[in-house]
This record gives sequence, C-alpha cells and structure tokens, in this order.
Amino acid sequence: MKELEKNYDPQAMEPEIYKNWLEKDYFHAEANSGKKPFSIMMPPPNVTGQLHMGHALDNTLQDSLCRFKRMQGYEVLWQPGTDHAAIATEVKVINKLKAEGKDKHELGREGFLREAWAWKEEYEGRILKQMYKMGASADWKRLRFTMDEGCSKAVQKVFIDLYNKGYIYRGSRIINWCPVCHTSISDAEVIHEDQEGSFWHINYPIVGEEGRYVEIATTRPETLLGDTAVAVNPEDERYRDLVGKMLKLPLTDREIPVIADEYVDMEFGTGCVKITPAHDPNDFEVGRRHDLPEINIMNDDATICCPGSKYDGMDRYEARKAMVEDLKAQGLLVKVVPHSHSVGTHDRCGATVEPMVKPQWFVRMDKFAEDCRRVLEEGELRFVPENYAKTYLHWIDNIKDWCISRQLWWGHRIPAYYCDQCGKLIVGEEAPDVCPDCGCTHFTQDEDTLDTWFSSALWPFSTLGWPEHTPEYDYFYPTSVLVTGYDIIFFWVIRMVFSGVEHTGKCPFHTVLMHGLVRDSQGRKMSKSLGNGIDPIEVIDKYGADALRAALLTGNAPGNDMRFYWEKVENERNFANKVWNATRFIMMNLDKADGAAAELLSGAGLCGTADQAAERKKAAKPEESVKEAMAKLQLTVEDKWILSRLNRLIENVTRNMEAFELGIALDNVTGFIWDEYCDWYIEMVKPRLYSETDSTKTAALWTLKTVLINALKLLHPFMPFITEEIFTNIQDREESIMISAYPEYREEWAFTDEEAQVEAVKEAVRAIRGVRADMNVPPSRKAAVYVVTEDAGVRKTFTDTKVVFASLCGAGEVTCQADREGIPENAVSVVVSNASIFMPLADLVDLEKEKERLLKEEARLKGELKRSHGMLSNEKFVAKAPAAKIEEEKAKLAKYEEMLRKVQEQLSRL
RNA sequence: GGGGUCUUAGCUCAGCUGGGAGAGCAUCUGCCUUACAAGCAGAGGGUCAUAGGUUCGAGCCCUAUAGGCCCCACCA
Repeated sequence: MKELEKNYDPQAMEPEIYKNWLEKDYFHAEANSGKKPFSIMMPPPNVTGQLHMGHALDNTLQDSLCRFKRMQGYEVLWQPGTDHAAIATEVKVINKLKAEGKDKHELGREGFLREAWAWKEEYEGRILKQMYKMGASADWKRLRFTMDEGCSKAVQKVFIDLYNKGYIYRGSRIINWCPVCHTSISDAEVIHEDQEGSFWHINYPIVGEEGRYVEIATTRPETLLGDTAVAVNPEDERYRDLVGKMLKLPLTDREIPVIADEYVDMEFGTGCVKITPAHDPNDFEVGRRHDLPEINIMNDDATICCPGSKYDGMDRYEARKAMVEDLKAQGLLVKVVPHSHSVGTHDRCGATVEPMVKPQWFVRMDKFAEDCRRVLEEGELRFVPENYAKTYLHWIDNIKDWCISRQLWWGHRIPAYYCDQCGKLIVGEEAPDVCPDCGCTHFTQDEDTLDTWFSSALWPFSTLGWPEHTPEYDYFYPTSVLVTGYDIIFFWVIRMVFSGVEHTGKCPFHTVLMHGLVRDSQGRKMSKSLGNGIDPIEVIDKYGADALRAALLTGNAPGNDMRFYWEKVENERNFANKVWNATRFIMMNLDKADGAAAELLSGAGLCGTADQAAERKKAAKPEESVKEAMAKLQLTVEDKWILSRLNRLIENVTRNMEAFELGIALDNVTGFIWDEYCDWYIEMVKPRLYSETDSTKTAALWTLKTVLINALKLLHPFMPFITEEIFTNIQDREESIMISAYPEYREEWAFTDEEAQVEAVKEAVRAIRGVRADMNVPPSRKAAVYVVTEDAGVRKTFTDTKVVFASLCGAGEVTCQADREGIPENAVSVVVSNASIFMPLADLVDLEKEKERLLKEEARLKGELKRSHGMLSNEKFVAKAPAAKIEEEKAKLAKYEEMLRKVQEQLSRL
C-alpha cells in the first residue's frame, strides 16, 4: 500500500479524480436499465456570466442527492443544461458590442444573433468548467440548451398547440415596457420599490362654467397628455352634478368627459382621478369599461410622442418639468405635495418601467392556475419544506395573464405569420403558401421572440426529447425532485407545473426541494453592486471542492437562507484533513498485517458495487461476506460498540437523506467520524495495535477499516473527492466509491449491550480526565485507578477493557473491586452512573478543594433528585404520562439516589 | 394593504410528530501523547423576544404584543 502524504492536498487530487470519473462514464444514465429511475433536472444556469455561491449550493444539493441515489442502486439521471436567458443575454451582448463600437441595429438580426451565439458558446464553456470543479456528476453527454434544436421544436409545438386550444391570444393590452431594453416584460419581471416623489394637484377647467375647476392629483403629470377622462366615484355627493360634463384638458385643445366609476376612492386625494388609459393599468381597465380612447403619448424610448405639441420628442422627465412650469404659468397648478409612492423598475436594468398599450401575445392563465392548484391538493406535488406550498398558492391566487412576447432578437421567434396584403394572422410551423383570405403568397413572420421562461417551463420534458416519444421520456419522466431557490417559484416552478400538466398530463416532478439564498457574513445578499460576492472557484482553489460543498450544506435546513463564512470552509477543510489522517493511521497499520489476516483485511468494509447489491436484493440473497469475516474474528467490546454506532449512523443518515435533510445527515457523519471514530475508537484501539502479543489485533484492524469505509460511503455524496481518493488507496477490489453500494443497517451489527458498556467506560474516562485537569495532574503521571462497584457485571466490563480504559485516561494500574478495601483514605474520588472511582494522589490532594468538588456534585445530584421526585410525586403525571416515560423517570431516580449516596459517603470520610 | 417567516450561548445557526437545552466558531486552561497543532484533553457561557393560555409536562401547540427579514399588491 502506498504511503499517504501528511496533509490532504485537494488541489493536486480533485482534477485527476474528476477526469477519471468522466473517463469511466459513471455519470451517464441509460433508460430502461431494469433499475429504478431517479431523475433531477438541473435548473439551467443563464449563459450570461459565471456561477455564484447560490449556484454552488443548488448544484451541491443536487449532486449529493444524485450520488446518494446512485449508490443506492438507482439509475440516476442528472440532466444538465444552460438557459439562453433572453433579455439578460441580449443586454450583455449589446453592451459588449457597444464597447467594441458596434450597434445591434447596424448588425441586423442575423449578425446580432451570430454575436449572441458566440457569447453563449464562450460563457457556457466557462459555466461547465465551474461545475466540473465542484464535482458535479451530471450526465454531460446529455447537455442541453434552451435554444437548441430539440428545445426549440418543443417550444414551437407548445406555442402552436396552446394557440389552437385558445390559451394563447394576441391583443392590444397594457403591458410593462422597458424604455431601456425596448421590450415588453411580464409582471413578474417588474420590481416595485417605494420612491420619494411629488403629488401635483392640477385644476382642470369645466367647459362652459367659467372659473370652475375640477382638481385632480397625480404623481405623473406628463401623462396628462394622454388623459381621456376624469373619474369620480358614483357615490360621491361632492361631484355628482359633474358627471357627464366636459373638462378642458390643460396644455391641449382637447375636451374630456367626467365619468363615474367605482374604482375611485373617495377618501384618497381629491376624489377626482385623471384617466390615462394608455399609460396606467387601472386607467386602462376604466377606459375599457367606459369605451374611452387610448392615446399613446410615448415612444419606445419613453420620449413624448405628441406631434404638434411643444413637448413632442422630450424625455418623459423633461416633459414633466416643462409641463409643470406651464401649468404654473397658467395658474392651473394648485399645489405640490411630497408623496412617496411605488415605482416599477425592470429587474434586469433598473429602468423605470412605463405602462403602455401595445399589441402583444398572452397566455390565458385561469385554467392553468387551477391545474397548479389541483396537483398540489391531490398530492401529486409537494414542497420541502412544506410551507412553500403557501407561497405557491399565494402566487396562483393572484395570477394574471402572462405576457409572453418580447421585442428582442435573442430567443425563440414566435411562429406566427401575417399576410403582407390583408394582414391575416396564421400560427404554424411555417408560413402558408397562400393566404386563405386574399390569396396573397407573401407573409412576414412576427418580429417578436418569446419570454425566456416560456422555454424553461418545458425543461423537464423538452430535455428528454419531447414531443418525440423517447425511451428517456418514458423512463425518467416525471422527474423525482426539483431542487431550486425559493426566489423562482413563480418564474419557473409554477410555469413548469402547468406546462407539464397541460402537455404531458403529469406534474413534471413529485417533490420540490427549496433552498434559500447564500448571503455574505453580514447577512446581505451577495450582489455585483455591493461587490460582496464570493466566487466559488476562489474557495475551491483555496480549500478544495469538498470543503466548499460541506460548508454549504452543513447545518443548513431546507428553505433557509444561510451565511457564507470562510471559517466554515476552513473547518470543513480541517475535517477533510482529519479523515485523511485517520486513513493514514489505518493504512500504516494495515501494512503490517500478512498471511491470513491480510487476506481477511483486504475485503474489510466492502460488499460490492451498487449494481451487485441491487442484484442480490432482487434475488433475495443476503450479503454474507461481513458475517463470514466476523465469524473468524475475535471482536472486542469496543469493536462491537463502534460497529453498533456505525449501524445507527447508517440508519440516521439514510433517513435524513430521504427526508432531504442533507444538513443534518452531513452533521451526523461528521460527528461520527470526528468524535466517535477518531477521538474515541482509534484511541481505544491503539494499545492493541502497538502490542506484539494481542490476539485481537486483526479484529481491530478489520473493524477500523470496515467502519472507515462505510463512513466514507456515507460521506461520499457530500465530499466526493477525498472519499474517492481514500477509497481507491485503502482497497484494491473495487474501482470507485461512487458506484459502490450504499451502507445498510445490519442485524449482525446491533450490539446494544456492548454499546452501553462502552458508554459507561467513556463516562468514567471523562470523569477522570475532568478531575485530573481540575487538579492539574500532569499527563505524564500515571496514577492508579480503582473502580468500585457492587455490580459484578460492571466490574467485568472495566476488567475486560482495563488496558483501553487506562490508556484513555492516563491511568497506571486499574483495579476493579466490590468495596473500598485497601484504597487510601485520602484518595480522590469521583462518582459515575454505576461506580465510584478512586485515585490515590496524596501529594496533590487539597482537602478543602476536594470537599468543594464533592459538595458541588452533591448539590447537582440533589437538584436532579428534586426534579425527578417532583415529577413522580405528581399524581397527574403518574396517571396521565405514558408508562414508558414513568419507568424511565423511576430508573433515573434510582440512579441518582445511588450516586448521591456514594458522594455523601465520600464526603463523610473527609 | 395582504401573506409568509424569524426572534435559542459572544457570533452563525440546529432542535423531527411537546417528555431533562445542542453544534460549529469565538473565549479560557492544560498538552508538540509515535494519524492529524488544519490536532488532543478539559472548562466557562442560555429566565429559548415579551405577556397570557392549552397540557401532568411547552423552545416546540394556541392568542396577543414588540422587533427583524422576505414576498405579493394599481392606492391616482
């Protein structure tokens, strides 16, 4: 066996290991393999830049689940891919072109798309490299892109189907317009933020009633140019007589009517509202109810469009200023009041969104919202943690029709064609040869592309070849779990759900595992503007991918945000080093074995690949190698203890993995390896290994190796690299840990008695260490220890483990006896659950301090007894509590009484 | 305005269906003990936001209050 370096060096090993996995094709999934399928669709990262910590968390969760399931014998498909991210990418490409002195429109549609594709190739490549570094075990052979041929076909088919079913319509409706990106955006892409603004009160003269005005209040005076009415509440006594009258619209030569509409809140402002149907969503509704004209007063770049007016061509804010001045000059401006109100901005560029009426494509949402509700209610879909179901429902309760057209070039072009002659609209894969209405043969395709989420909504099945009927689709769909952040429940989760239901008849995943945001150490969102983002690659380069992964998972509950700390990563790196050194220790000792022992040890901890284990299970053939090995070994009580602890660990970790509690599962493994295995078991075993004559040496080595390998397997989903490196070094029968069988609970490892015995020894060891530290006994001083108990069973335990016990607590001779015969009067004593322990340390004993220590212990025990007595003397407790609970309490009472008796006896001697 | 969520050790957070308060980091004290000082052993530190209620029993369930965070919403 080769000797390991003293410190684990992830940088040197990780790339090699990953390369090997790729060469062996372990990540690849095949349909119909006869195994149970498990599939996860990777949320496709945008090809706009590089991955951040959030991606690293998302990726690690998925990879850990996939590796776990793969080892459990599932055929695991982790479907990777990237997203074209329509607006985000287009904006980036435009900026890049600008920097090069080029212009989107000069390049033309084709030229621009060439640039965009080049961008995509470059950034996709970067993203993939990042994911390789993190250890992602996705099936890269199946890499997809939302705009690749297959996905585009799916998009086209879905659009046409939805149109034919009447769920997609085109109409002139009010939409959110981004004047910077020059495109419509959906409601979900608008961020509302409160801004300090003003409330301008303006008088509108009443026609034919000289000197009489209607006072309105507005936050956007420039939209006055598009007013087509003023509305009051029909119940409002103040203005009842005005309804139906005409007003002179200031700064124009138009007259507009006063109308009555329930929408107006009498309490707010003046109770009179100017109605601008073309530039306000509410006014739009009012306008449609009252059949008002919709006057568009803005160009696509948010300059004023009002031919003939002096404001024509002015920027919206410039115009606002100018108009306010003019109103003031005309004496129509009543007052200006400071007013804070919410302003919509574009989530991509931050520009203030302008509501505008434009012809756009929409998806009707009412039926789909019901589908979303139904799959949740019928249990076809569930969230982890469950409370995210509420967020999901809240969204679908408030859903509106989805504006899916974008005035962009980077994206799926809408499969709609207009007859050049009569304007007839045809939706289909291609333009028809002849217009059915006018016979014209020339058509022009709709210039618009689709919202980027229109294609990501199909991701769970478009990546599997749908609409073609593929084996992958049959086998892996619907997928098992969706792992994603809670911030895109609406954008993505809901849209995938109804798309899946509509087009495949099935909810595309059973479980949605939500995770939170990775924040900086101060709890702030990581963002480019704050400059507080940390690049996962930087972390990997410093501490290794395993450390980063573990730091992201440990102690993090599903759905919760977490903070990133370098200290956390460092701690995980330290843990990796701990595991490494434990291995080093074991390998050094394994090397010394030869003959039959070596043969026995070479198979320790191994029981074949995941596939072999699955075969065994199918054939109902139990795994025998462990039992056979154990029959040949003389396992000691501590060997059995650690095997039993491992057995419990296997149960706990598996249960937590299955409940998606990866943070707890990892804590379980870490705690076991570091505390129980390294700090206790390895220390227990040392005297045996260093002894020339010990007959249980092979048992110790077998147990060391078996427990290590099983613990490594449990750790592998979280820390894939180091576990693989160790696995391939410590044994030569199996080629990779990632395809080895996941550990399972074993009846033959359930050693309840031995567990209790070793726990008793540990308690005694801790007590002795505590006393020694308290008394400043130097480690070099090997004081004699007497274990005194009337219980012969306990005496046997301590006798059997004498050597181990002594080495753990730095004792010299250990003597077990039934009474304190022959023990010096001034020996230091400490009482544990089932024994008294004495150490003759005459020269170090300070009687007063000793007494103090015992009194403190007496007080503690009295406290315990008081609590216990209180419970047991409470009639209601005894009457109502479960019997097991009462028994438990009685046992505690007896134990503490016994301990108290011993402490008091000791006190009386002092 | 509506909805959600949180408040536990100095810091960051776990605490599953209610049954004696946990981890990591930080702090303090010993140790270079032949796997590991990226380590080992020991120690201190919490009225579980506040006030009520349900219960034999509440960090956990219910109600109210205070404060924090998030999401949604057209208040002109």
